[in-house]
Amino acid sequence: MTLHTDLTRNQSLVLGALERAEGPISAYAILDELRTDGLRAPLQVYRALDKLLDMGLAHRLETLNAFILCAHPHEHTSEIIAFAICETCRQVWEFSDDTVRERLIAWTQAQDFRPSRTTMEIKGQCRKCAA
Amino acid sequence: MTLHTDLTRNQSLVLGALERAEGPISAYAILDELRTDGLRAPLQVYRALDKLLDMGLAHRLETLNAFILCAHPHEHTSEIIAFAICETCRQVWEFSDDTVRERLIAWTQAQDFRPSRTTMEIKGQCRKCAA
DNA sequence: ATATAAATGTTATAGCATTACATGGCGAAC
DNA sequence: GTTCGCCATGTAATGCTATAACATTTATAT
Ligand SMILES: [Zn+2]
Ligand SMILES: [Zn+2]
Ligand SMILES: [Zn+2]
Ligand SMILES: [Zn+2]
Repeated sequence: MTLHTDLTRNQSLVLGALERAEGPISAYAILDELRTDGLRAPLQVYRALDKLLDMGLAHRLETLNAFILCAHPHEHTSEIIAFAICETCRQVWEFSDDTVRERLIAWTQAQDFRPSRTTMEIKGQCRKCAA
Repeated sequence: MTLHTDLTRNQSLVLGALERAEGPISAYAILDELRTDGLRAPLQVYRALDKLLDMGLAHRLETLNAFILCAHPHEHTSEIIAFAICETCRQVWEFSDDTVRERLIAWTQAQDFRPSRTTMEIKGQCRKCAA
């Protein structure tokens, strides 16, 4: 895990945009946020995002084509993370479950499948929006 | 679940392309396959795919932006399906695990979250490609 | 200082998905 | 049998997401 202060200028800018977003945000939306800071091309955002993902500071939500600040200060590179995504208010909950992790690892080991990255995303409605 | 014979012409064409693919295939690749059959626009493919997904005959792989024929003849609209995707040979294994399903449902119920659709995709290397 | 790796800037392009609108087919209601 | 409503289709245009390719600059190590 890399410290906040290790970030380059572009990485800090993108991280700041993720923090302000308080929810999932697309790379292009991040770019629009940061045009006033001098960013001009999508690649500048995508490159910064790649590093932030590597550092575990942000996550990519595959079903939204969007990115979100990691909800946990701790490291979880070896964890299997799940996201619950409210389709109404777009709020996201990040969690992990050891039993789920064990079962998925059991399946992969039985098949001699070597996992590199796992995506788990539950779309639905949160308590507030379902009421 | 809808029967094979209920399919419209475009839906049958797209299903045929999925069957011939024997693996994940993008909507645009399907379109290219079906140009000789008269299809011309992406929307024709996407509309057919939407129906096939609804019927449970095909699945969308979010991490690949691709689609694949359902591996199981039975219905599993209420199941939570997982996919193991080999990043080398692109082969895909479709499976489900009751314990995983229970744990995810337990989490959502505890949060009063009402799930509508769950995505689980494990990227990695299959037995053959990891050897 | 020099070599090496990492990050950046810029343009262009590739790939994926939907909006909008017009048309056609087919069964139910009348 | 005609009218209506529904579903599928056809077509063009557009929007959104992501990467390739290449040149340049900046940081790091020896
Ligand atoms: Zn996290
Ligand atoms: Zn909500
Ligand atoms: Zn299936
Ligand atoms: Zn393989």
